Amino acid sequence: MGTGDYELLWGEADRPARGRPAGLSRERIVAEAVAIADTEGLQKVSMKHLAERLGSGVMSLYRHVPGKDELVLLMYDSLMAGPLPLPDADTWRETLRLWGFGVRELFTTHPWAIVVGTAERPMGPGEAGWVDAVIGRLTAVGMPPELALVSVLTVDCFVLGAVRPELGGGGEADLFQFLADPAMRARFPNLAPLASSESDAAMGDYFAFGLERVLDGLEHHIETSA
Amino acid sequence: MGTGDYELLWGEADRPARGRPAGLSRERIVAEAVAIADTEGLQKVSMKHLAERLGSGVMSLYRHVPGKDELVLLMYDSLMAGPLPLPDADTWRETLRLWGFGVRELFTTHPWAIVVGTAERPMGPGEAGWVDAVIGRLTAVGMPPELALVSVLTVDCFVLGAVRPELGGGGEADLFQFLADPAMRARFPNLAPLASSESDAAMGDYFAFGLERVLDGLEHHIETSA
DNA sequence: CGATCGCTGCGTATGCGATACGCTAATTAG
DNA sequence: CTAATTAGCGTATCGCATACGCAGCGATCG
Repeated sequence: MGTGDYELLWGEADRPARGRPAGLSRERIVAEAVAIADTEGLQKVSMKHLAERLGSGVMSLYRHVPGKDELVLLMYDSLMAGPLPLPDADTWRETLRLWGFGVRELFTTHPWAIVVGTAERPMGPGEAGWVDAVIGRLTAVGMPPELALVSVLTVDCFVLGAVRPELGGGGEADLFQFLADPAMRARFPNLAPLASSESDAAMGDYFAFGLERVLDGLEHHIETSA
Repeated sequence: MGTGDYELLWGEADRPARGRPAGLSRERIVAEAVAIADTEGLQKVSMKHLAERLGSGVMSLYRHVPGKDELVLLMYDSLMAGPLPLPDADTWRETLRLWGFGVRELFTTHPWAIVVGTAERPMGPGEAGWVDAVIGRLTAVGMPPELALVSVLTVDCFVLGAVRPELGGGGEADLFQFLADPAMRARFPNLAPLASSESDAAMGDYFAFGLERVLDGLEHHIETSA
């Protein structure tokens, strides 16, 4: 997944006037690929499996997408082609909070997108639309555009980094399960006391905690620099 | 890369007293794989290419690592088997700041690790050692353990999310290059003014800015809850 | 109204990557 | 020296992405 052209993301496909009409479409292919990734994982998205789901031949897909790498980019951007997951709010802080939770929900629903989003990739129109819209909301409630951009980026960075560990199901408990071994508790003395169940309970709302800290930081910056 | 056993990460390999001595070793294999990933990208790490680099047969590798997925996990954890990239500091804030910059440098040097780190995976001994050490430093300067853990996680989340966009080389400029098209500036009116060169200069220190906001947020939390 | 063109659907072939199996080689314990 | 034990690795298999070329279908043109 290099930093190639991938102008396909931005290309407008105007329907050709001649020739046999298409049974497949880029939209159908991408939608089905997303469905597979959601239910079976990104690794199960193969051109073969995808073609079977669509009732078509494998090579037919290549009439509509250049290759698998590009397909994955299209899948990712298609997530952001939908409506903005952000209710109206009266303050920049509430806007960013809702944005953070909205983005978290998106990535929780589509865990495969975390890996894609973290890889080096070009920006597609869907994502650009969302960023544009969020910045519009923030400036509408009085935030300067430059600050709005870095604020959105900061929140996004936190959310993207924070969502992944939540997916294990059991919060941090699973990650630290090696601490069940006494030898390991001796080897990592600072981690050992944190493996208790009450610490685990504190972890429960870790996402909300971290997000509020980020928002606190932005608020502090606004107050001091004003 | 499921959430399998992968106990190989924690297994102690004691040298067998009998049999033919090993020419290869897990360490050499993992180190060479990291070298390939650093210079040619993670996608170029194939068992075949790796074996050629090591001057061995492909199947020989399987005597030392169970499979490629596990190899990637070992590669990732090997990054954290080295010395902690964290100088001593007198305050929790300076400790976390240095930690943030240290982690950023690590992922900048090994970009492939961002994708691995963001995927669902078990924690290895190297990573556990680092987290343990950082928490030790933070508690040493007076931070409560529970808060230290969530603080480290918050900083890590931000760093992991923030490093990726920096790797394009030209900061945000590359990501937003579609704004060169006037039609796109019209389509994304809130993004358009941010594509100017001066906004881009402001982006230059985005990482430092965002990190300070996160630290501000933690500081605010500590002051208000004390 | 039929020939032709432009496009889509897709079977086949190719090549690469991961890896199971089993043979061979190198040591050392007895 | 012989048996036990472990490393190195050639070969075969299987899944997957994808290049190539042919065949079918509608619309346009003579």
